[in-house]
Amino acid sequence: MVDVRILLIEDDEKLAERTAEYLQSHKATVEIVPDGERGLERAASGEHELVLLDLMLPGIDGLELCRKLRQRSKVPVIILSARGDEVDRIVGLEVGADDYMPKPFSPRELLARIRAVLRRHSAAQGDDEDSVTTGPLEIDRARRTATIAGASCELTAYQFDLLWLLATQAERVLSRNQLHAQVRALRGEPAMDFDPTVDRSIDVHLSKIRQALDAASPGRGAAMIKTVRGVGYVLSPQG
Amino acid sequence: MVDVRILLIEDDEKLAERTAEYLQSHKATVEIVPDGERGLERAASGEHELVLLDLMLPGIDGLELCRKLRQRSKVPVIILSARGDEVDRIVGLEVGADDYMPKPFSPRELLARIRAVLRRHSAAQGDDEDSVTTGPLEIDRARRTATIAGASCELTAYQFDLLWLLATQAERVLSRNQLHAQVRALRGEPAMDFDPTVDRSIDVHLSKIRQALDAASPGRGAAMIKTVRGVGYVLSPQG
DNA sequence: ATCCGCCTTTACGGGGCCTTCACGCCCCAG
DNA sequence: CTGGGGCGTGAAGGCCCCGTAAAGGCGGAT
Repeated sequence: MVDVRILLIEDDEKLAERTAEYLQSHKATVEIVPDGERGLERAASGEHELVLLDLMLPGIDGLELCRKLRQRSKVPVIILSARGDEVDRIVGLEVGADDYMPKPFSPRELLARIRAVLRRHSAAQGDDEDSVTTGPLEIDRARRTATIAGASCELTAYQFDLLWLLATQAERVLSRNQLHAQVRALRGEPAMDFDPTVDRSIDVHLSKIRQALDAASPGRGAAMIKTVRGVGYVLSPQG
Repeated sequence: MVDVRILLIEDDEKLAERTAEYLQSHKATVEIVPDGERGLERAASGEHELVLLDLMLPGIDGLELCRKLRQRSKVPVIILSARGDEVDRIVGLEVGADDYMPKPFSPRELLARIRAVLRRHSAAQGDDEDSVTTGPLEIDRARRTATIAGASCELTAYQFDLLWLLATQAERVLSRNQLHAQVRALRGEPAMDFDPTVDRSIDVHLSKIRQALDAASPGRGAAMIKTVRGVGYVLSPQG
Protein backbone atom coordinates (compact mmCIF):
# COMPACT_ATOMS: atom_id res chain seq x y z
CA MET A 1 0.00 0.00 0.00
CA VAL A 2 1.67 3.16 -1.14
CA ASP A 3 0.61 6.76 -0.86
CA VAL A 4 -3.02 6.21 -0.08
CA ARG A 5 -4.74 9.41 0.97
CA ILE A 6 -7.11 8.65 3.83
CA LEU A 7 -9.58 10.93 5.57
CA LEU A 8 -10.32 10.02 9.17
CA ILE A 9 -13.48 11.55 10.61
CA GLU A 10 -13.24 10.88 14.34
CA ASP A 11 -13.79 13.06 17.40
CA ASP A 12 -11.86 10.95 19.90
CA GLU A 13 -8.55 12.69 19.59
CA LYS A 14 -6.40 10.03 21.17
CA LEU A 15 -7.89 7.22 19.13
CA ALA A 16 -7.61 9.25 15.96
CA GLU A 17 -3.98 10.01 16.65
CA ARG A 18 -3.11 6.39 17.34
CA THR A 19 -4.90 5.17 14.25
CA ALA A 20 -3.34 7.79 12.05
CA GLU A 21 0.13 6.96 13.29
CA TYR A 22 -0.31 3.31 12.56
CA LEU A 23 -1.61 3.96 9.06
CA GLN A 24 1.15 6.48 8.37
CA SER A 25 3.72 3.89 9.37
CA HIS A 26 2.25 1.84 6.53
CA LYS A 27 2.76 4.52 3.93
CA ALA A 28 -0.61 6.19 4.03
CA THR A 29 -1.31 9.91 4.24
CA VAL A 30 -3.94 10.59 6.89
CA GLU A 31 -5.97 13.73 7.43
CA ILE A 32 -7.96 13.90 10.65
CA VAL A 33 -11.17 15.89 10.96
CA PRO A 34 -12.94 15.78 14.33
CA ASP A 35 -16.35 17.10 13.35
CA GLY A 36 -19.02 16.05 10.92
CA GLU A 37 -19.67 19.26 9.08
CA ARG A 38 -16.17 19.79 7.91
CA GLY A 39 -15.75 16.05 7.56
CA LEU A 40 -18.42 15.91 4.91
CA GLU A 41 -16.91 18.85 3.14
CA ARG A 42 -13.42 17.35 3.10
CA ALA A 43 -14.71 13.92 2.13
CA ALA A 44 -16.51 15.32 -0.88
CA SER A 45 -13.45 17.25 -2.01
CA GLY A 46 -12.14 14.32 -4.00
CA GLU A 47 -8.73 14.66 -2.43
CA HIS A 48 -8.87 11.33 -0.62
CA GLU A 49 -9.02 7.77 -1.80
CA LEU A 50 -10.74 6.40 1.30
CA VAL A 51 -12.84 7.73 4.18
CA LEU A 52 -12.91 6.27 7.68
CA LEU A 53 -16.07 7.47 9.36
CA ASP A 54 -16.89 7.29 13.04
CA LEU A 55 -20.65 7.03 13.52
CA MET A 56 -20.78 8.69 16.94
CA LEU A 57 -20.04 12.28 16.09
CA PRO A 58 -21.03 15.44 17.90
CA GLY A 59 -23.55 17.45 15.96
CA ILE A 60 -24.37 15.31 12.97
CA ASP A 61 -25.41 11.70 12.60
CA GLY A 62 -22.75 9.62 10.90
CA LEU A 63 -25.24 7.66 8.83
CA GLU A 64 -26.79 10.85 7.54
CA LEU A 65 -23.34 12.17 6.72
CA CYS A 66 -22.59 9.00 4.78
CA ARG A 67 -25.79 9.26 2.79
CA LYS A 68 -25.12 12.87 1.91
CA LEU A 69 -21.56 12.09 0.98
CA ARG A 70 -22.73 9.35 -1.32
CA GLN A 71 -24.81 11.83 -3.27
CA ARG A 72 -21.75 13.90 -3.97
CA SER A 73 -18.90 11.45 -4.28
CA LYS A 74 -17.99 7.84 -4.97
CA VAL A 75 -15.12 7.69 -2.51
CA PRO A 76 -15.07 4.39 -0.59
CA VAL A 77 -16.21 4.63 3.04
CA ILE A 78 -15.51 2.36 5.99
CA ILE A 79 -17.74 2.98 8.96
CA LEU A 80 -16.30 2.74 12.46
CA SER A 81 -18.81 2.15 15.23
CA ALA A 82 -18.93 1.11 18.84
CA ARG A 83 -22.26 -0.57 18.26
CA GLY A 84 -21.26 -3.77 16.60
CA ASP A 85 -24.64 -5.28 16.05
CA GLU A 86 -25.86 -6.61 12.79
CA VAL A 87 -28.59 -4.02 12.35
CA ASP A 88 -26.15 -1.17 12.42
CA ARG A 89 -24.02 -2.97 9.94
CA ILE A 90 -26.84 -3.51 7.48
CA VAL A 91 -27.97 0.08 7.79
CA GLY A 92 -24.42 1.25 7.30
CA LEU A 93 -24.02 -0.68 4.10
CA GLU A 94 -27.37 0.54 2.92
CA VAL A 95 -26.46 4.19 3.13
CA GLY A 96 -23.54 3.45 0.85
CA ALA A 97 -20.67 2.44 3.07
CA ASP A 98 -18.29 -0.13 1.66
CA ASP A 99 -17.43 -1.88 4.88
CA TYR A 100 -18.18 -1.78 8.55
CA MET A 101 -15.69 -2.03 11.40
CA PRO A 102 -16.94 -2.59 14.96
CA LYS A 103 -15.04 -0.90 17.77
CA PRO A 104 -12.78 -1.73 19.36
CA PHE A 105 -10.62 -2.89 16.50
CA SER A 106 -6.95 -3.65 16.14
CA PRO A 107 -5.05 -1.36 13.79
CA ARG A 108 -3.91 -4.39 11.92
CA GLU A 109 -7.44 -5.49 11.29
CA LEU A 110 -8.39 -2.04 10.12
CA LEU A 111 -5.50 -2.05 7.71
CA ALA A 112 -6.65 -5.38 6.32
CA ARG A 113 -10.15 -4.01 5.74
CA ILE A 114 -8.75 -0.92 4.10
CA ARG A 115 -6.72 -3.01 1.73
CA ALA A 116 -9.72 -5.18 0.92
CA VAL A 117 -11.95 -2.20 0.20
CA LEU A 118 -9.35 -0.49 -1.95
CA ARG A 119 -8.77 -3.68 -3.89
CA ARG A 120 -12.45 -4.21 -4.53
CA HIS A 121 -12.86 -0.60 -5.46
CA SER A 122 -10.01 -0.51 -7.94
CA ALA A 123 -11.29 -3.76 -9.41
CA ALA A 124 -14.62 -2.09 -10.03
CA GLN A 125 -12.97 1.09 -11.30
CA GLY A 126 -13.16 0.28 -14.97
CA ASP A 127 -16.91 0.42 -15.03
CA ASP A 128 -17.33 4.10 -14.48
CA GLU A 129 -18.83 5.56 -17.54
CA ASP A 130 -16.19 6.37 -20.08
CA SER A 131 -18.03 9.24 -21.66
CA VAL A 132 -20.01 12.20 -20.45
CA THR A 133 -22.30 14.68 -22.13
CA THR A 134 -23.14 17.99 -20.55
CA GLY A 135 -25.03 20.34 -22.77
CA PRO A 136 -23.25 20.75 -26.11
CA LEU A 137 -20.09 19.18 -24.73
CA GLU A 138 -19.25 15.52 -25.27
CA ILE A 139 -16.18 13.90 -23.84
CA ASP A 140 -15.01 10.38 -24.63
CA ARG A 141 -12.52 9.01 -22.19
CA ALA A 142 -11.55 5.98 -24.25
CA ARG A 143 -10.82 7.96 -27.39
CA ARG A 144 -9.68 10.97 -25.43
CA THR A 145 -11.66 13.28 -27.65
CA ALA A 146 -13.78 16.26 -26.77
CA THR A 147 -16.38 17.75 -29.08
CA ILE A 148 -18.52 20.80 -28.56
CA ALA A 149 -21.64 21.18 -30.67
CA GLY A 150 -20.17 18.47 -32.88
CA ALA A 151 -16.92 20.32 -33.51
CA SER A 152 -13.87 18.49 -32.29
CA CYS A 153 -11.62 20.22 -29.88
CA GLU A 154 -7.84 19.86 -29.63
CA LEU A 155 -6.64 19.39 -26.07
CA THR A 156 -3.38 18.40 -24.46
CA ALA A 157 -3.24 15.60 -21.90
CA TYR A 158 -3.49 17.85 -18.87
CA GLN A 159 -6.19 19.97 -20.43
CA PHE A 160 -8.23 16.89 -21.24
CA ASP A 161 -7.96 15.54 -17.71
CA LEU A 162 -9.08 18.86 -16.27
CA LEU A 163 -12.04 19.15 -18.60
CA TRP A 164 -13.00 15.56 -17.85
CA LEU A 165 -13.04 16.28 -14.13
CA LEU A 166 -15.10 19.40 -14.58
CA ALA A 167 -17.56 17.62 -16.88
CA THR A 168 -18.04 14.57 -14.70
CA GLN A 169 -18.77 16.91 -11.82
CA ALA A 170 -20.72 19.51 -13.75
CA GLU A 171 -22.50 22.21 -11.79
CA ARG A 172 -20.16 21.61 -8.92
CA VAL A 173 -17.61 24.24 -7.96
CA LEU A 174 -14.14 22.77 -7.69
CA SER A 175 -11.27 24.55 -6.02
CA ARG A 176 -7.84 24.70 -7.59
CA ASN A 177 -6.67 22.40 -4.83
CA GLN A 178 -9.32 19.84 -5.63
CA LEU A 179 -8.60 19.99 -9.33
CA HIS A 180 -4.90 19.59 -8.77
CA ALA A 181 -5.37 16.65 -6.39
CA GLN A 182 -7.91 14.96 -8.60
CA VAL A 183 -5.78 15.18 -11.71
CA ARG A 184 -2.92 13.57 -9.86
CA ALA A 185 -5.22 10.88 -8.51
CA LEU A 186 -6.65 10.30 -11.99
CA ARG A 187 -3.16 9.63 -13.23
CA GLY A 188 -2.19 7.48 -10.26
CA GLU A 189 0.43 9.94 -9.15
CA PRO A 190 1.13 10.54 -5.46
CA ALA A 191 -0.41 13.58 -3.79
CA MET A 192 1.53 16.83 -3.55
CA ASP A 193 1.24 20.06 -1.68
CA PHE A 194 -0.23 22.80 -3.76
CA ASP A 195 -0.58 26.47 -2.99
CA PRO A 196 -2.97 28.06 -5.48
CA THR A 197 -1.91 31.60 -4.57
CA VAL A 198 1.56 30.85 -5.84
CA ASP A 199 1.06 28.11 -8.41
CA ARG A 200 -1.07 29.50 -11.20
CA SER A 201 -0.73 26.55 -13.56
CA ILE A 202 -4.36 25.48 -13.10
CA ASP A 203 -5.46 28.96 -14.18
CA VAL A 204 -3.30 28.86 -17.25
CA HIS A 205 -4.58 25.46 -18.25
CA LEU A 206 -8.16 26.57 -17.86
CA SER A 207 -7.44 29.60 -19.95
CA LYS A 208 -6.10 27.34 -22.68
CA ILE A 209 -9.12 25.07 -22.41
CA ARG A 210 -11.46 28.02 -22.82
CA GLN A 211 -9.52 29.12 -25.87
CA ALA A 212 -9.70 25.63 -27.35
CA LEU A 213 -13.43 25.34 -26.69
CA ASP A 214 -14.03 28.75 -28.14
CA ALA A 215 -12.02 27.94 -31.23
CA ALA A 216 -14.22 24.90 -31.81
CA SER A 217 -17.49 26.68 -31.07
CA PRO A 218 -17.16 30.47 -31.00
CA GLY A 219 -19.32 32.09 -28.37
CA ARG A 220 -20.58 28.94 -26.73
CA GLY A 221 -17.33 27.32 -25.83
CA ALA A 222 -15.54 29.54 -23.38
CA ALA A 223 -18.71 30.47 -21.56
CA MET A 224 -19.24 26.95 -20.29
CA ILE A 225 -16.46 27.19 -17.74
CA LYS A 226 -17.28 29.78 -15.12
CA THR A 227 -14.90 31.26 -12.61
CA VAL A 228 -16.17 31.49 -9.04
CA ARG A 229 -14.14 34.26 -7.57
CA GLY A 230 -12.21 33.26 -4.47
CA VAL A 231 -13.28 29.64 -4.77
CA GLY A 232 -12.53 27.91 -8.03
CA TYR A 233 -14.17 26.84 -11.28
CA VAL A 234 -17.37 25.17 -12.35
CA LEU A 235 -18.57 23.75 -15.64
CA SER A 236 -22.13 24.68 -16.40
CA PRO A 237 -24.06 23.41 -19.46
CA GLN A 238 -26.23 26.44 -20.12
CA GLY A 239 -23.20 28.67 -20.25
CA MET B 1 -26.28 0.95 -17.14
CA VAL B 2 -29.54 1.05 -18.99
CA ASP B 3 -32.37 -1.42 -19.14
CA VAL B 4 -30.52 -4.44 -17.92
CA ARG B 5 -32.85 -7.32 -17.23
CA ILE B 6 -31.80 -9.01 -14.04
CA LEU B 7 -33.14 -12.18 -12.45
CA LEU B 8 -32.82 -12.32 -8.70
CA ILE B 9 -33.17 -15.78 -7.16
CA GLU B 10 -33.50 -15.12 -3.44
CA ASP B 11 -35.85 -16.43 -0.78
CA ASP B 12 -35.31 -13.70 1.81
CA GLU B 13 -38.16 -11.49 0.78
CA LYS B 14 -37.04 -8.33 2.53
CA LEU B 15 -33.50 -8.52 1.24
CA ALA B 16 -34.74 -9.26 -2.25
CA GLU B 17 -37.05 -6.30 -2.16
CA ARG B 18 -34.38 -3.91 -0.95
CA THR B 19 -31.89 -5.10 -3.50
CA ALA B 20 -34.40 -4.90 -6.33
CA GLU B 21 -35.36 -1.37 -5.39
CA TYR B 22 -31.79 -0.22 -5.42
CA LEU B 23 -31.09 -1.80 -8.78
CA GLN B 24 -34.31 -0.43 -10.25
CA SER B 25 -33.30 3.01 -9.13
CA HIS B 26 -30.28 2.49 -11.35
CA LYS B 27 -32.27 1.68 -14.44
CA ALA B 28 -32.40 -2.07 -14.24
CA THR B 29 -35.41 -4.34 -14.56
CA VAL B 30 -35.50 -6.91 -11.79
CA GLU B 31 -37.52 -10.11 -11.59
CA ILE B 32 -37.57 -11.85 -8.24
CA VAL B 33 -38.01 -15.59 -7.91
CA PRO B 34 -37.92 -17.02 -4.38
CA ASP B 35 -37.41 -20.70 -5.14
CA GLY B 36 -34.82 -22.72 -6.98
CA GLU B 37 -36.98 -24.80 -9.29
CA ARG B 38 -38.66 -21.91 -10.98
CA GLY B 39 -35.45 -19.94 -10.68
CA LEU B 40 -33.62 -22.35 -12.88
CA GLU B 41 -36.45 -22.34 -15.35
CA ARG B 42 -36.60 -18.57 -15.57
CA ALA B 43 -32.82 -18.23 -15.70
CA ALA B 44 -32.62 -20.58 -18.66
CA SER B 45 -35.37 -18.72 -20.48
CA GLY B 46 -32.93 -16.32 -22.04
CA GLU B 47 -35.01 -13.37 -20.98
CA HIS B 48 -32.41 -11.96 -18.62
CA GLU B 49 -28.97 -10.55 -19.13
CA LEU B 50 -27.75 -11.39 -15.65
CA VAL B 51 -28.64 -13.75 -12.81
CA LEU B 52 -28.11 -13.03 -9.12
CA LEU B 53 -28.22 -16.33 -7.29
CA ASP B 54 -28.53 -16.84 -3.56
CA LEU B 55 -26.83 -20.06 -2.53
CA MET B 56 -29.03 -20.81 0.48
CA LEU B 57 -32.28 -21.76 -1.13
CA PRO B 58 -35.05 -24.00 0.12
CA GLY B 59 -35.37 -27.17 -1.88
CA ILE B 60 -32.40 -27.09 -4.19
CA ASP B 61 -28.73 -26.43 -3.68
CA GLY B 62 -27.67 -23.20 -5.30
CA LEU B 63 -24.41 -24.63 -6.59
CA GLU B 64 -26.26 -27.49 -8.23
CA LEU B 65 -28.65 -25.01 -9.77
CA CYS B 66 -25.78 -23.02 -11.15
CA ARG B 67 -24.18 -26.08 -12.69
CA LYS B 68 -27.41 -27.10 -14.37
CA LEU B 69 -28.04 -23.60 -15.58
CA ARG B 70 -24.60 -23.48 -17.13
CA GLN B 71 -25.44 -26.53 -19.24
CA ARG B 72 -28.40 -24.75 -20.72
CA SER B 73 -27.37 -21.10 -20.93
CA LYS B 74 -24.43 -18.76 -21.04
CA VAL B 75 -26.14 -16.03 -19.02
CA PRO B 76 -23.72 -14.43 -16.53
CA VAL B 77 -24.26 -15.42 -12.90
CA ILE B 78 -23.23 -13.68 -9.71
CA ILE B 79 -23.50 -15.84 -6.60
CA LEU B 80 -24.67 -14.28 -3.34
CA SER B 81 -23.72 -16.14 -0.21
CA ALA B 82 -23.70 -15.63 3.52
CA ARG B 83 -20.71 -17.89 3.81
CA GLY B 84 -17.94 -15.59 2.78
CA ASP B 85 -15.06 -17.99 2.96
CA GLU B 86 -12.64 -18.56 0.20
CA VAL B 87 -13.65 -22.18 -0.36
CA ASP B 88 -17.20 -21.27 -1.21
CA ARG B 89 -15.95 -18.68 -3.60
CA ILE B 90 -13.71 -21.10 -5.41
CA VAL B 91 -16.46 -23.69 -5.68
CA GLY B 92 -18.85 -21.04 -6.88
CA LEU B 93 -16.58 -19.95 -9.67
CA GLU B 94 -15.91 -23.58 -10.51
CA VAL B 95 -19.53 -24.38 -11.24
CA GLY B 96 -19.55 -21.56 -13.75
CA ALA B 97 -20.45 -18.44 -11.81
CA ASP B 98 -18.92 -15.21 -13.08
CA ASP B 99 -18.46 -13.56 -9.72
CA TYR B 100 -19.05 -14.14 -6.06
CA MET B 101 -20.47 -11.68 -3.57
CA PRO B 102 -20.30 -12.42 0.16
CA LYS B 103 -23.21 -11.27 2.34
CA PRO B 104 -23.80 -8.83 3.67
CA PHE B 105 -22.90 -6.58 0.81
CA SER B 106 -23.58 -2.97 0.07
CA PRO B 107 -25.98 -2.44 -2.83
CA ARG B 108 -23.46 -0.07 -4.30
CA GLU B 109 -20.80 -2.72 -4.37
CA LEU B 110 -23.19 -5.20 -5.91
CA LEU B 111 -23.92 -2.70 -8.63
CA ALA B 112 -20.22 -2.30 -9.28
CA ARG B 113 -19.82 -6.06 -9.59
CA ILE B 114 -22.78 -6.29 -11.90
CA ARG B 115 -21.30 -3.65 -14.15
CA ALA B 116 -17.93 -5.38 -14.13
CA VAL B 117 -19.44 -8.74 -15.01
CA LEU B 118 -21.56 -7.28 -17.77
CA ARG B 119 -18.63 -5.46 -19.21
CA ARG B 120 -16.42 -8.53 -19.16
CA HIS B 121 -19.19 -10.53 -20.72
CA SER B 122 -19.88 -8.15 -23.54
CA ALA B 123 -16.17 -7.71 -24.11
CA ALA B 124 -15.76 -11.46 -24.38
CA GLN B 125 -18.56 -11.61 -26.93
CA GLY B 126 -16.66 -10.24 -29.86
CA ASP B 127 -13.45 -11.89 -28.83
CA ASP B 128 -13.72 -15.10 -30.77
CA GLU B 129 -13.07 -13.26 -34.00
CA ASP B 130 -10.01 -14.48 -35.81
CA SER B 131 -9.59 -11.48 -38.02
CA VAL B 132 -10.22 -7.81 -37.84
CA THR B 133 -10.49 -5.08 -40.47
CA THR B 134 -10.14 -1.42 -39.70
CA GLY B 135 -9.98 0.86 -42.68
CA PRO B 136 -7.35 -0.37 -45.16
CA LEU B 137 -5.83 -2.67 -42.56
CA GLU B 138 -6.67 -6.37 -42.40
CA ILE B 139 -5.27 -8.66 -39.76
CA ASP B 140 -5.68 -12.42 -39.67
CA ARG B 141 -4.98 -13.88 -36.30
CA ALA B 142 -5.01 -17.50 -37.38
CA ARG B 143 -2.51 -17.04 -40.20
CA ARG B 144 -0.71 -14.23 -38.40
CA THR B 145 -0.69 -12.03 -41.46
CA ALA B 146 -1.33 -8.34 -41.81
CA THR B 147 -2.14 -6.56 -45.05
CA ILE B 148 -2.64 -2.88 -45.66
CA ALA B 149 -4.49 -1.79 -48.80
CA GLY B 150 -3.90 -5.33 -50.07
CA ALA B 151 -0.14 -5.21 -49.62
CA SER B 152 1.20 -7.72 -47.16
CA CYS B 153 3.23 -6.51 -44.27
CA GLU B 154 6.15 -8.28 -42.60
CA LEU B 155 5.90 -8.24 -38.82
CA THR B 156 7.69 -10.03 -36.01
CA ALA B 157 5.75 -11.84 -33.30
CA TYR B 158 5.71 -8.97 -30.82
CA GLN B 159 4.90 -6.43 -33.50
CA PHE B 160 2.00 -8.53 -34.71
CA ASP B 161 0.56 -8.89 -31.22
CA LEU B 162 0.77 -5.15 -30.64
CA LEU B 163 -0.88 -4.32 -33.95
CA TRP B 164 -3.60 -6.88 -33.23
CA LEU B 165 -4.36 -5.27 -29.89
CA LEU B 166 -4.48 -1.81 -31.40
CA ALA B 167 -6.70 -2.99 -34.25
CA THR B 168 -9.18 -4.90 -32.11
CA GLN B 169 -9.52 -1.80 -29.97
CA ALA B 170 -9.37 0.76 -32.74
CA GLU B 171 -10.17 4.35 -31.81
CA ARG B 172 -9.34 3.57 -28.21
CA VAL B 173 -6.28 5.19 -26.70
CA LEU B 174 -4.12 2.57 -25.00
CA SER B 175 -1.34 3.39 -22.58
CA ARG B 176 2.03 1.73 -22.77
CA ASN B 177 1.15 -0.03 -19.55
CA GLN B 178 -2.04 -1.41 -21.02
CA LEU B 179 -0.32 -2.54 -24.18
CA HIS B 180 2.43 -4.25 -22.24
CA ALA B 181 -0.03 -6.00 -19.92
CA GLN B 182 -2.32 -7.02 -22.76
CA VAL B 183 0.47 -8.53 -24.83
CA ARG B 184 1.52 -10.61 -21.87
CA ALA B 185 -2.07 -11.64 -21.24
CA LEU B 186 -2.50 -12.50 -24.91
CA ARG B 187 0.43 -14.87 -24.63
CA GLY B 188 -0.68 -16.32 -21.31
CA GLU B 189 2.33 -14.91 -19.53
CA PRO B 190 2.03 -13.61 -15.97
CA ALA B 191 1.74 -9.87 -15.43
CA MET B 192 4.85 -7.86 -14.73
CA ASP B 193 5.72 -4.45 -13.43
CA PHE B 194 6.36 -2.00 -16.18
CA ASP B 195 7.61 1.54 -15.96
CA PRO B 196 7.08 3.23 -19.30
CA THR B 197 9.42 6.08 -18.46
CA VAL B 198 12.31 3.63 -18.26
CA ASP B 199 11.29 0.77 -20.52
CA ARG B 200 11.03 2.10 -24.04
CA SER B 201 10.52 -1.23 -25.78
CA ILE B 202 6.88 -0.49 -26.62
CA ASP B 203 7.96 2.70 -28.36
CA VAL B 204 10.61 0.93 -30.36
CA HIS B 205 8.19 -1.77 -31.46
CA LEU B 206 5.66 0.79 -32.55
CA SER B 207 8.31 2.61 -34.47
CA LYS B 208 9.13 -0.62 -36.29
CA ILE B 209 5.46 -1.31 -36.95
CA ARG B 210 5.02 2.12 -38.49
CA GLN B 211 8.02 1.51 -40.69
CA ALA B 212 6.65 -1.84 -41.78
CA LEU B 213 3.21 -0.42 -42.50
CA ASP B 214 4.71 2.46 -44.40
CA ALA B 215 6.90 0.14 -46.45
CA ALA B 216 3.80 -1.80 -47.49
CA SER B 217 1.68 1.26 -48.20
CA PRO B 218 3.70 4.47 -48.37
CA GLY B 219 1.87 7.44 -46.90
CA ARG B 220 -1.12 5.60 -45.55
CA GLY B 221 0.62 3.11 -43.33
CA ALA B 222 2.45 4.99 -40.64
CA ALA B 223 -0.29 7.57 -40.25
CA MET B 224 -2.76 5.01 -38.94
CA ILE B 225 -1.05 4.74 -35.59
CA LYS B 226 -1.28 8.01 -33.75
CA THR B 227 0.68 8.99 -30.68
CA VAL B 228 -1.29 10.64 -27.90
CA ARG B 229 1.32 12.58 -26.07
CA GLY B 230 1.53 11.82 -22.37
CA VAL B 231 -0.96 8.98 -22.68
CA GLY B 232 -0.25 6.29 -25.23
CA TYR B 233 -1.15 5.18 -28.74
CA VAL B 234 -4.31 4.75 -30.76
CA LEU B 235 -5.04 3.13 -34.09
CA SER B 236 -7.35 5.19 -36.20
CA PRO B 237 -8.67 4.06 -39.62
CA GLN B 238 -8.87 7.44 -41.31
CA GLY B 239 -5.28 8.17 -40.47
C1' DA C 1 29.98 -23.91 -31.21
C1' DT C 2 28.48 -20.46 -34.26
C1' DC C 3 25.21 -17.83 -36.40
C1' DC C 4 21.06 -15.38 -36.77
C1' DG C 5 16.69 -13.05 -35.47
C1' DC C 6 14.40 -10.52 -32.42
C1' DC C 7 13.55 -8.23 -28.16
C1' DT C 8 15.48 -4.97 -25.07
C1' DT C 9 18.25 -1.27 -23.64
C1' DT C 10 20.81 2.83 -24.40
C1' DA C 11 21.66 7.23 -26.23
C1' DC C 12 20.72 11.39 -28.52
C1' DG C 13 18.17 14.89 -30.74
C1' DG C 14 13.91 17.49 -31.52
C1' DG C 15 10.05 19.59 -29.98
C1' DG C 16 5.62 19.86 -27.38
C1' DC C 17 3.72 21.62 -23.40
C1' DC C 18 3.81 22.42 -18.41
C1' DT C 19 5.30 25.75 -15.47
C1' DT C 20 6.60 30.23 -14.15
C1' DC C 21 6.81 35.12 -14.56
C1' DA C 22 4.95 39.32 -15.67
C1' DC C 23 1.63 42.71 -16.54
C1' DG C 24 -2.85 44.52 -16.77
C1' DC C 25 -7.70 44.13 -15.80
C1' DC C 26 -11.65 43.63 -12.86
C1' DC C 27 -14.07 43.44 -8.66
C1' DC C 28 -14.77 44.83 -4.16
C1' DA C 29 -13.72 47.17 0.30
C1' DG C 30 -12.68 51.13 2.53
C1' DC D 1 -11.95 57.31 -5.61
C1' DT D 2 -8.20 54.43 -4.57
C1' DG D 3 -5.79 50.42 -3.16
C1' DG D 4 -5.26 45.50 -3.05
C1' DG D 5 -6.09 40.94 -4.05
C1' DG D 6 -7.84 37.64 -7.40
C1' DC D 7 -7.79 36.46 -12.12
C1' DG D 8 -6.81 36.25 -17.49
C1' DT D 9 -3.34 35.54 -20.57
C1' DG D 10 0.95 36.30 -23.53
C1' DA D 11 5.73 34.97 -23.47
C1' DA D 12 9.77 32.35 -22.20
C1' DG D 13 12.36 28.67 -20.35
C1' DG D 14 13.22 24.25 -19.56
C1' DC D 15 11.68 19.70 -18.53
C1' DC D 16 10.45 15.51 -20.27
C1' DC D 17 8.11 12.91 -23.72
C1' DC D 18 8.85 10.70 -27.90
C1' DG D 19 11.15 8.88 -32.48
C1' DT D 20 14.69 6.26 -33.93
C1' DA D 21 19.37 4.45 -34.77
C1' DA D 22 22.54 1.37 -32.78
C1' DA D 23 24.39 -1.80 -29.59
C1' DG D 24 23.67 -5.48 -26.33
C1' DG D 25 21.57 -9.81 -24.88
C1' DC D 26 19.24 -14.01 -25.27
C1' DG D 27 17.42 -18.03 -27.20
C1' DG D 28 16.77 -21.17 -31.04
C1' DA D 29 18.38 -23.24 -35.14
C1' DT D 30 21.83 -25.28 -38.03
